[in-house]
Amino acid sequence: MSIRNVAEHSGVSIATVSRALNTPEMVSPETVKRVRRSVDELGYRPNLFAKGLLTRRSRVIGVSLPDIHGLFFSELMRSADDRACELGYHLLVSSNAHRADENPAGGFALDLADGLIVMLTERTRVDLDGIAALDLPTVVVGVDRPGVPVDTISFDNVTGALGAVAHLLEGTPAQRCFFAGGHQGNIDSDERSAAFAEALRRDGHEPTPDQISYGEYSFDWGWNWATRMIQKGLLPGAAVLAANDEIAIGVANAARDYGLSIPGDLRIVGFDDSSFCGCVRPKLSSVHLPVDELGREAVDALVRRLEQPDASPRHSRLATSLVVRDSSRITTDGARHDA
Amino acid sequence: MSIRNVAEHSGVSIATVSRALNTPEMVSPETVKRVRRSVDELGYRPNLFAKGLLTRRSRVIGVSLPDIHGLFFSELMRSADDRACELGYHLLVSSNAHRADENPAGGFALDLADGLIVMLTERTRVDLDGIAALDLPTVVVGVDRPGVPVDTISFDNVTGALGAVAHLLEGTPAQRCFFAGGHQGNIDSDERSAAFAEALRRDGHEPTPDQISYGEYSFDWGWNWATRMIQKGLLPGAAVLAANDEIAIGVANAARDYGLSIPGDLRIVGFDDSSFCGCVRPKLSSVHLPVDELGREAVDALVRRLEQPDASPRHSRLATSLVVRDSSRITTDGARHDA
DNA sequence: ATACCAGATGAAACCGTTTACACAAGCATC
DNA sequence: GATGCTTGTGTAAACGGTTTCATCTGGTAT
Repeated sequence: MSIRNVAEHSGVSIATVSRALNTPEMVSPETVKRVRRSVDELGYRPNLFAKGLLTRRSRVIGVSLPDIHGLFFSELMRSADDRACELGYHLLVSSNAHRADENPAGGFALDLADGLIVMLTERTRVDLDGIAALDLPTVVVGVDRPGVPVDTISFDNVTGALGAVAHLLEGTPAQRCFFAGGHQGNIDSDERSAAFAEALRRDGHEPTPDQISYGEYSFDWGWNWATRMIQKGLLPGAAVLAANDEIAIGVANAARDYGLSIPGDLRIVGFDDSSFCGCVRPKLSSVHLPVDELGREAVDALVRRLEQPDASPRHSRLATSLVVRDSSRITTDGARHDA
Repeated sequence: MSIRNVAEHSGVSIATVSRALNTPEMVSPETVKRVRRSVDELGYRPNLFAKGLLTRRSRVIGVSLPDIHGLFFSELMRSADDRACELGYHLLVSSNAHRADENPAGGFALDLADGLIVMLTERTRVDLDGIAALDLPTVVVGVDRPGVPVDTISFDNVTGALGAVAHLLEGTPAQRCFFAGGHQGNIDSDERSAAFAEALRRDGHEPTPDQISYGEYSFDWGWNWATRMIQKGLLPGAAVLAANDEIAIGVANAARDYGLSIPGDLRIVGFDDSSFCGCVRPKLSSVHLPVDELGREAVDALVRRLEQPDASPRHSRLATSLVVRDSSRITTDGARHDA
C-alpha cells in the first residue's frame, strides 16, 4: 500500500497525490477530493521513513533523562507529552541515553528525532560536548549555564529556598535552622544548600558546618539524619529545610518516632511540592516547583528552535514559591500538639 | 555525511561499507577495519530513515498509555525502558494516542514503531479494533481477554485481593469489612471489588451494598468516604481494603482526624504497594504489584512477537501478593494506640 | 591445463516519498 | 495572433541506505 496505489486508484500521478495531501492549495479542489476518497478507501498511510528521508523531519522529539525519581518524572513527561501532542509532535524517551556508550542499540535511535530535550541533574554528568556532537537542536533542562550555546530551562531554586528560610526564620533563630540535602554534585541540592547558607548570612548568621548536611534523596536518609540530630539533642526547637519532600517526610517520621511534635518541636519544609505533601500528617510545607510548566516550556523552546535554528540561546528560570502547610506553622504556645 | 563519503574515504564501494557495518563476516577483516576507521574519523552515523525505509525496522517500540497516575506510570516506564535498552530498542511514548482521532499530528507517528504496547485501564476504552487496524504487532497491558488475538499481560488482582481479605478476616468479622473502590469501569478497581465480594462469600457472608463503594483514585475521595462511614458509626472495629494506596491513605488520614487509631480501631490495606506505603505512619499494608516486571514483560512479549509474528497469542497474569505492614496488624488488646 | 568453487567486492535496482522542472491549457494583454 | 502569466498536472531526479546479482580473484581438485 503505497502512494502509487493511491495514484492509480484515483487516476492521477503520484506527485499529485503527494501535493493533494501536503499542499492541497496547489491542486484543484475536485482532484483533492478524489485523492482523499482514495486514501480513505484504501486505508493509505504515508510511509514516515520515506517522508523523513526526504524532508529531514519526523515530528519526533527525543527526551533524554537521568534516572529520575518517580513523581517528578511522571509529571514532567505528562506535561511535555501534552504540549508535544498539541503541537503535533511525539516523544521518544530514553532514560538510558545518558550511558549511550555502553548502549547495545549501538548509539542513539534518537537520530530519528528532530531535536532533543536533555535533562541533567548531576554536575558530573554535564557531558554536553557529546550532546553538541549530535548536532541536533537541543534544549537543556535543569542547568542554567551549561557552557554550550543551547537553550536552557531550570527552576529558580534560589528564590524558593530564600523564601522558605525567611519563613522559617520568622519563628526560629538562624542558629537552629538546618538543611538536609541530597548528595553533593546534584545540581538542585547544591543550589538549594547554597541558597540556604546565603539566607542565613543575610540574617547575620554564618552557618556552621553541622547546619548543612548532604546525603541522598530518600525517606531513609531523612529518617537517619533526623535520628542522629535528635540524639545529639539538636532538633527540639529547630527548623529543617529539606532538599526534597522525601527527605522531609523521613525527618518528620523520625521526629514522630522519637516523640517530637510537628510543628511544635520541629518545623519542616520540603522541596518539590509533590503529592506526598498533602497525604502525610501533618501536611508538609514545601517549595513548589512548576513541573508542568517545565515540561511545556521545554517542548515550546525546542519547537521554537526547530523553527528558528539561528535564534540566540535563551535561558529561562521558572519561578518557585513556598507553599505553607501544617508542618512549618508557627505555634504560639510552643506546647506539643499534633496538627 | 553519507555512506558514500565513507566509501570514498576508505576506497571501497558503498555496498562494502554497508556490509562491513551490518554483516562484517561477509567482508575481509582488514577491509572491515579500514571502514570502521573511516566511520570513526568522519563521525558517520547511518541515516535511520533510509535504513528503515528499506528494512522496515526501526527498533522503536510505541507505547500508548491512558492518563496514568504518577508513581505507577514512572515505574512502568522505567522498567520498560531499561529492558528496551537492553534489547536495543527505544520507546516512543504517547499518553495521548488514545485520543488519536483528535490528534493534530494527523495520526500516529507511531507508524515509525515496529510494534506497540498499549495500556488500557478503562473498560469503555477498549477500542482494540482501532489498534488492530494499525496492523502493528501489539501487546496489550492491563486487560486479560480483550477479544482480539493479541498478547496480553496484566496483574492477578484476584489472588492479591483474596489474600488481603483473608488477612483482614483473621481479625475482623466479614460484616465489618469494607471495600473503598475507584470509579466503576476501571478494570482494576472492578476486578478488585469483585474479588473482595467473592472472598466474603467464601467466608459465608454475602456482602451488603454498603460494604462496597465506588469513587475515584484519590486521597480526597478516600478521606470523604471514610468520614461518611465514621459519621455513620460504621468504622470503629472495622477493616478496609482500598482499591489503591491513595484511597487507603485518605482513609487513614480521616481516621486519624477523627481520633481513631490504626490499626487498633481500624485496619487498612491498600493496593499497589507504592512508595507511599513506607512513608506514611503507620506504614501501610498493601497488595504488591510487580510493576517493574510488567514493564519488562511487556517489552519482552513484544520483541518475541516481532521475531515470531505468527506465534499464538499468550496471556499472562503477574502474581500479586500482600505486604503486611503496620496499618493492618491485628492488635490483641484492642486498645487505642499509635503504631 | 581445465574446471570448479569459495570469498571478496562492485554495479545497479529498489524502498516510498518530495520536489524541481517541464509542459499543456486557459486566459488576458498588446 | 503572438506573447506572457497562471493554474494544474506529470516526469524524473533525488534522499541514503540494503540487497541481488554479476564479476573477479586465487586456490584446489581433476
